[in-house]
Amino acid sequence: MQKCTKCHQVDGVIKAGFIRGNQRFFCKICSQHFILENAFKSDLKKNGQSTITDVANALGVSISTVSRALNDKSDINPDTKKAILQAAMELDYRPNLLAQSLHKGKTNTIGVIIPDVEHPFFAKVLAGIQQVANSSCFRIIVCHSNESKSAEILNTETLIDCRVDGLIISHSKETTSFEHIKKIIDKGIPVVQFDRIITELNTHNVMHQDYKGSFDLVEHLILQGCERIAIMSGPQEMYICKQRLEGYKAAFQKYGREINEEYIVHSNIAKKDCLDVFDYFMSLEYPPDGIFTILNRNGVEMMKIAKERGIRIPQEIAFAGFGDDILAEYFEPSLTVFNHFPPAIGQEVMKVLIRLIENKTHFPAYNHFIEGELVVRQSSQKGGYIK
Amino acid sequence: MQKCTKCHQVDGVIKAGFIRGNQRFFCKICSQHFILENAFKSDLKKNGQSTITDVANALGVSISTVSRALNDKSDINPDTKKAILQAAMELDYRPNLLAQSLHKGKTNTIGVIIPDVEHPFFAKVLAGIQQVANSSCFRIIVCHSNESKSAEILNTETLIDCRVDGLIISHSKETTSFEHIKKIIDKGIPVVQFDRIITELNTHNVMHQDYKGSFDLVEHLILQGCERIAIMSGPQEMYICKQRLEGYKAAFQKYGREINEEYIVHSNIAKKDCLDVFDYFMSLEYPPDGIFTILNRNGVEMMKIAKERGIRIPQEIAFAGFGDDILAEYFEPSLTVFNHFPPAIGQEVMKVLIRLIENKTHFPAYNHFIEGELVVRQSSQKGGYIK
DNA sequence: ATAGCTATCGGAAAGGTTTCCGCAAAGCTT
DNA sequence: AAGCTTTGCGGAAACCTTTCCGATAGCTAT
Repeated sequence: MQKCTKCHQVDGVIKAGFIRGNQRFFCKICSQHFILENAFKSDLKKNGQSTITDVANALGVSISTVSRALNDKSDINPDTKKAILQAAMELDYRPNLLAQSLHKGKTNTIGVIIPDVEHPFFAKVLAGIQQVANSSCFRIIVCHSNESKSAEILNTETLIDCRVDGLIISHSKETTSFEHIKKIIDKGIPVVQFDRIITELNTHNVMHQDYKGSFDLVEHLILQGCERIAIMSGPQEMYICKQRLEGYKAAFQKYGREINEEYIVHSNIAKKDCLDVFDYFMSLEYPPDGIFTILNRNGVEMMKIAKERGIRIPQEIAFAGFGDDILAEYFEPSLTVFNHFPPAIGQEVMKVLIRLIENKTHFPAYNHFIEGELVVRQSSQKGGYIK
Repeated sequence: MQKCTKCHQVDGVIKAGFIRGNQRFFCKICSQHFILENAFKSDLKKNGQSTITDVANALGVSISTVSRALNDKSDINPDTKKAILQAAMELDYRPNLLAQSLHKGKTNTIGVIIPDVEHPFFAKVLAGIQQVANSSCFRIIVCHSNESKSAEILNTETLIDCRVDGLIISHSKETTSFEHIKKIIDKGIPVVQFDRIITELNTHNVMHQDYKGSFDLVEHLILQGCERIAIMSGPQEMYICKQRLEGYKAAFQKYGREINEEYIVHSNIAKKDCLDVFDYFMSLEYPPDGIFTILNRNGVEMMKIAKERGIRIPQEIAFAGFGDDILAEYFEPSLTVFNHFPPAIGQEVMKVLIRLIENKTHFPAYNHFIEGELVVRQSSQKGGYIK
């Protein structure tokens, strides 16, 4: 039988059930329960990173003293402090941000959810966000929803679990509801939306001039002499699409033109949609002589199709698109666009969020607009008047 | 005077100095020190996120039981478990990843350092990394070095502080030394390099076929009939530049051509360098009739300059560039390139890293190559032989 | 009834920090 | 020398989890 671990007798020991797979014993003599020790207990701790405790042990001081030295607190002897700093350096001590964040209840990390990094617009916004974040000592965690609503929801959960101090989001094309964002707001986490926003949420939003940009572009096409201007818009529920369509209509109105619904198409603004939309436009009794695409790349794609068919740009059809891009600039003919300055959007988003995080007193939600500018290029210059 | 907090007498109490701004007292009767209580102690905890303790309190069970329920452990009554899960749902409980990671000593997070998100190559690699990371339940933190060595070093420190489980890096143009990476390796954190690697480090690297790709492109130009092929290369110390230059030379060798150093330029591969390099080429006694740029965008930029000067492409000068891109495809003339499949690189990088993290038994370092392919387009088709 | 078990749960430690509070010794003032 | 003050440091709690171990009540088979 087994020897008791306490009184070291054998006689009184009886089996006393199993516990988590281990035989359990009971010693009737000293009336204690025990199980067989697991002998080797994984002695392979010490994962290479030294801690505040290591520094304290190295000098024979307490961890509180080390902490005070490291954090530049008072109540410490200058000599002690110097010694601690020296030891920390030698041990290559680096603070454990996990422990710090856990203790402080804040992580200095903000989450960013974007639909697609490969999209140059989002890449540039991201660069703007990064820039401001760096100079304010915030880290960012970037998640991609890949234009999927379920992925977006998963992303929000991940970021909550990471205890980010704030969230920046531009929604996927699929996203029309907003409970997942509501949940974050309810937890008291500041949220800033940009570009693809959901207006029902009472958050701060950073926007480009969708309305004005579209207006300017369409006005430009009108002044260039286009008679029938078509628009390739995006999903109907998307706020930016609505705004851009409004801008389109407003320009028509200003010049006393009638709006013909035949020339308005709602698509999924994907590359592959362009061919269908273009074919549709060409199938009309009076095909357009000007096409405005809500997305610059759609404009380039359509121009490519038009070129292949021998259509002269801008003489037969003029083109204009929203948002600038190297492709818009280098393509031949180059595309007239409204540049909405993506990096400025990123910077502003981050600045607003930081203000929100630091002034816990949530100032009233507000739409921030970044001013853009019309960039006239070859695709639209019919020789008409340039404003 | 003050009443003692213990014996409630007044007589024996004397002042006993200040401590952190508060008056301190000493009671001679019960010989204890005390200070005046601060009365209101900030009751405003509860930052909105419920914890395992909240769930436990809601049901009157212990936190260990809640933990077992949440983590699908045995040793729990199914009814209890159901109740706990229900309560957790109602309280919108989400585990605190900080606490989990701190406890487990691993974060399931990996750090990625890239020089520039706006560069389409890196954006695509990033997308590949994300994809594999998502399906393996790893989070990623992306840092941008912005082509600066000091920023890169800062990034590595940040990521160490976050206790990432592994690191993926492509170095900045400035980075030629490697102590900062060595330090990470010494801490036992797995590192995988890609694209811009430092060969002195004994890490796993994921590469494209720099040598073969260059060879193929240059061979293609030779077969098309180019007599004087120039190369715009990058910083001399960069490994990929060396490799691409080697490929260029190897093609020359295969066809018995002599290498003329005049046609080899090392630049900083920035957009603004293209004009100078092109001017230099044109200033030669016998200007090149074929230009190979190590970076596809440099090729496009040069073609743009050439077009502006009325040079016919490819008749007078043929062009080829390394790496595919929407601009290379859409520009007119479209650019012949070697496509190195950036997303595949990202996927492979992440897969290798995960293997490294999970098999702690570090298998020997190894260079992983992603196969690319030659994409022949207008910029090089002089009518010669296409392999 | 009792020896031997099982099922279920609670307590506590550990992970790395920061910070509150207390203590001792030394210094200063009458 | 007694009373008061300052300096410098250590102990311990708290942040939120997970997990090891111990405990108890009730069950089964003799």
